This record gives sequence, C-alpha cells and structure tokens, in this order.
Amino acid sequence: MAARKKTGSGSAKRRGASGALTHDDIMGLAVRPDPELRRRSELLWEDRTRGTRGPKPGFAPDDVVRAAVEIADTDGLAAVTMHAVASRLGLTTMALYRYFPNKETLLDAVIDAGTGSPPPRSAPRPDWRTELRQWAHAKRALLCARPWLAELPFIAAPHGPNWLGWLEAITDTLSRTGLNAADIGGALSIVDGYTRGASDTAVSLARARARGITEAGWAAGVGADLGRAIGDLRFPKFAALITAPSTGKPRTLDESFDFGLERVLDGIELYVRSATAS
Amino acid sequence: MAARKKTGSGSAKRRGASGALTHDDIMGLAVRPDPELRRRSELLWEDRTRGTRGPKPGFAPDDVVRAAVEIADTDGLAAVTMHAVASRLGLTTMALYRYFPNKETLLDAVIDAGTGSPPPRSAPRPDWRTELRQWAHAKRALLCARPWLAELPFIAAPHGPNWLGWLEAITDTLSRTGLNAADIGGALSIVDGYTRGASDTAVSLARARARGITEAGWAAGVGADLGRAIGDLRFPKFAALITAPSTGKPRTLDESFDFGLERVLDGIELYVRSATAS
DNA sequence: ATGTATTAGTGTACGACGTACACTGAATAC
DNA sequence: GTATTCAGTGTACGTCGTACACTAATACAT
Repeated sequence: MAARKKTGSGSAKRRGASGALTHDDIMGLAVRPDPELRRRSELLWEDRTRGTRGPKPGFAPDDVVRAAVEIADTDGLAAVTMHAVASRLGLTTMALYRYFPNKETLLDAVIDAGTGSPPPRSAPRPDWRTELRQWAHAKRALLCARPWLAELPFIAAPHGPNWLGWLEAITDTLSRTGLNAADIGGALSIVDGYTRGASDTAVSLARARARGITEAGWAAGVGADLGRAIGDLRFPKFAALITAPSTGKPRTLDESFDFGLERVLDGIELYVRSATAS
Repeated sequence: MAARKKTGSGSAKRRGASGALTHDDIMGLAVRPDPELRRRSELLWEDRTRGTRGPKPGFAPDDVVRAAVEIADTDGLAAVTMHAVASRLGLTTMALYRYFPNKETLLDAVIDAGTGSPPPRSAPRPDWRTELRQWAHAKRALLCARPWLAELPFIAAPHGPNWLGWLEAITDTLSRTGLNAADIGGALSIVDGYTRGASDTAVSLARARARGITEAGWAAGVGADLGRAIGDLRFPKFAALITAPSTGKPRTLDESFDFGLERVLDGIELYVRSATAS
C-alpha cells in the first residue's frame, strides 16, 4: 500500500452557474464514482510527501518513468514490464512498488510523460486556422514518434497534466474563433478526433519501422491485406478504390492527412463564419 | 503449428495501371513483409480443409468465436482468456488450439465477428450526405454496443471481411459524390477517423455502464478528473471551457457528436461542390 | 475384419508476468 | 544508544499463454 498522503491541490474552485458537463456532475454529490476512473491518474496529480527517517530513495519517480519511456520507445509498450523497468535502473522488480503502487499507475505516468508538453506557440500568433493545423500536425507527429502511445486503447485514456496542456493549447486557439463554449468543445473534439483517428496508418508504419521493418516491407504487408480485399468479389467498390489509377500524382500519407484536415477545417470555418455573422 | 492448408483465394487480380498504394506495393516483389501484419487476420480468410479421418471436431470455429464474443460482451476483452473461452464450451484450455493456432488469431476473428455486417442500406437511397451520416451513426452505435471493440488499440486493427464490408458500404456511398479515387479515400478517412476518434467519451460511458456503473457514477468519475484540471491554474482556458455556463440547452453526448459530424460533412460537401463544379 | 493413419481433446509442465508478504539493513529522531 | 522508519530484497503464489507428449476415437486401405 505504501500510504501516500494527499494534500489538497490548488483550491480556488469557483465555477459558472450551469455548465454542460460541470457543477453538479463535478461536485457530483455522493454518487458512486467509477472506481477505475478514480484510481487512474491519481498519482499524476498528488504531491507525495516523505518522512525524514530512513534511507533516501535511490531514484525519483521521474527516473522510473523515464526508464519505462525509454523501454517503450525502443521495444514498444508490451516490453514495459515491471521487471524490465526495474532492472534498467539496477533494481529488483519489487523495488518499483516503492515508487508506484501498481503497474497501471506507473503506466499512467508513462503515458503522460510520453505525451510531453504541447508544442510552444509561435510568437506572432497566426490565425486560428493555422494554429489548429499546427496543433494537429504536432499531435500526429507525436503519435508517429511514439507509436506506443497509440498501442493503448484510446478509451479512458488518463488525462494527465501534459495532455491537459495540449487541451489548454487547442482550447486557447479555438477561443479566438469567437464561438461559445459548447461549440468550442465540439470543434475541439472534431480536430482531436480526426487527428488521432486518421493517423492510424501513419502510426502503423511508424510502429513497423520501430520494429525494424522497412517501409517496403510494411507496404507489402498492407498490400497482402488489401490484396485479399481486391480478390474478394464481395468488395468491388473498395477494390476499385484501391486499384484505381491515380489522377495526378499519388498522395503520400502526410498529404492525405492534410487533405482531410483541410476539409475538416473548412467545415469548422464555415460554421464559425455563420455563427459569428449574427 | 497444426498445419492448415491455404488454397488460393479468389484469383482475378487484374489491377489498374498505377494506383496510389497499389500494384508495386501490393505485388511488392520479394520485399520482406511485416510478419506481424501478415500473420494477423490470415485465418480470417483462408478456407480450412479437413481430412476425413479421425474424430469430428465438436465445434466449428465460429462456435469458439461466438463464445469469446459473449464473454467480451459480458466482461470485457480482458476476460477473454483461453481458459474462459474453452470452459464456456466445456473444453479444456488446450483444446482451443485445435481451432486457432494462438490467442492473437482467435482475437482477430473475435474482433471481426464483433464488428458484424455493415448496416443495410435503406431501399430508396437517400443522398450521399445522409448515407454518410447513417454510416457514422451505425459505427458509433457499434462501438457503444460493444465497447470492448474500442478496448484494443486502433492501430493495426485487422481488416477482416466484416470490416471490409463496412468499408465497401462507405466507399459505395462516397462514389456517388463524383470525386476521384484519391479524394474518396480522403473523405473516407475523414468520416471514419472522426467517428471513432470522437466516440471515445460515449464509449467510455458505455464501458462503465457495462461494468455496472451508473451514469451518475461515471459522470462523477469524469468530473473528479476534470475537477483537478479546473483547480489547476495552468489550464485556465480549458477550465473556463468546462465551467462555462451553457448558452441555450446543453448538448448531450450524441448531440455533440452530431454537431461535429455536420461540420465534417460540411467540409466534405464544400469540397465536392468545388471539385465537381469544373 | 484388421491394421494403420489421422485427429479431437487431455494433462502436465514451463516461463513470463504482476504482486502480496515477510524480511534486512541503513538512516534518522529521540 | 535505542527506537523508528523506510528503501530495497527474496520468496512465493496465482494467472496466463502455450509447448509437448499422450489417449482414444474415427475412417480408410487392405
């Protein structure tokens, strides 16, 4: 158990009158909270206090997290076992439990660390559309650089401080559109949803590359998959789509992503114009 | 090992002259293919042939898959262990290996079975925009009905026959826009990417519900998470976004999804108009 | 009918993994 | 000095995937 003390985090919780998902929800009376959600990421926030007696720990929790991130970077998320992390630090497996109460909590910290800070905004801020584009590119680049971030289910991903930093950045950008809060939330979810949803091919390539597979080898694997679809008469339109001769130059993965991103931004911009015209 | 014979699948592989991702890629000479990709979903396609001697198997592979899907539906993907599946069929763990060479292959089949057939098209076909909307809603409904489909990484998801059926459906819809193949692919990736990317909150709720947690309890969990963000002074804009009083009635999760979907479809429609205007 | 090849299902065993628990020994407070 | 606290160890257990050798049932060839 290794009882860690919680001290109240930043207080100042004044909040608006009736928010979409807030207030009642947040202060949520005595409703039974989802224990899983509650446990996750808790250690990401609380500041641990140590007594003064006894030996000093040989490492900081961040050292543990860093070791785990290095392993994930090298060999993927599955290689991050308690034993692997511990022995990278010269510790026994069980020593890790002095730093994190269980693997899940460690993983939450690893994910947050892997997410890292959002990209800094450029000094003379460009228009919001450009900033959104930069944000999406940065997120996509992150997923490609650390494909193991996409190895875990997107569902119930912990919202550690770093990821909140990303959210803060895109919220800040979207605030400049003049949309109201609900619409900003909607636009946020579009850009974020599209970015991660439409990055999977690139991430898959990045993962293969991380495992030492050449791009041609990866393409061959994908091709074998698609080849079955092409040979299967049940999917004529899809087969035609894949085998269609490209008009003009074929798009790279990045160009395809950008194409979709522009359509998405078009849709948002259209709405911004109509909503702020009144 | 359990040598299963492959017979060549549907032949007829004539293909276009120079496709975006095809031909060279697909026939990909002798490039070393990604072994993981290759192995995945292979059993989903090959037709197994059995010798005539020896005892008859007590089950069909589909029985095994169905049992596994039932377990996943009830207790989530993590509960799908070889032992659990086997004993649901009254078999020992090892007997499963007569049906599937390893768990990964079984899981691929489970995922494909869980995906199921795409929704049937309504008889007088509506315009493509309506059909896209229906497709997105169907996919979202699927993810909510089987939250465990979202428990696995979206990356490198196997493209089994059922999922290809979904792709065939949306490709067919998009063909009616008059866009060229590359643009259809782009639009497909937008709708699919947005749909799965922006469904995570709803899926998270569905998962919690499947674990017996009330909606209020789930909201309380989410609220606790968000509450930290609100209390943290580093994220003022995001905190403001969450706590902002909603103008008009607050959106439900589904309404938020629909809002974003319409923006996305706006963007596609805008492009269709401009591209087909020439 | 008799043997022989084939194969569904069993039983045992092993290694990897997460982690509970009891312990050791060093550092500090009294 | 003595008591207390805590970092790190060592052992052990349960779960999981699966390799391997085995049993027994089936159907074909003779």
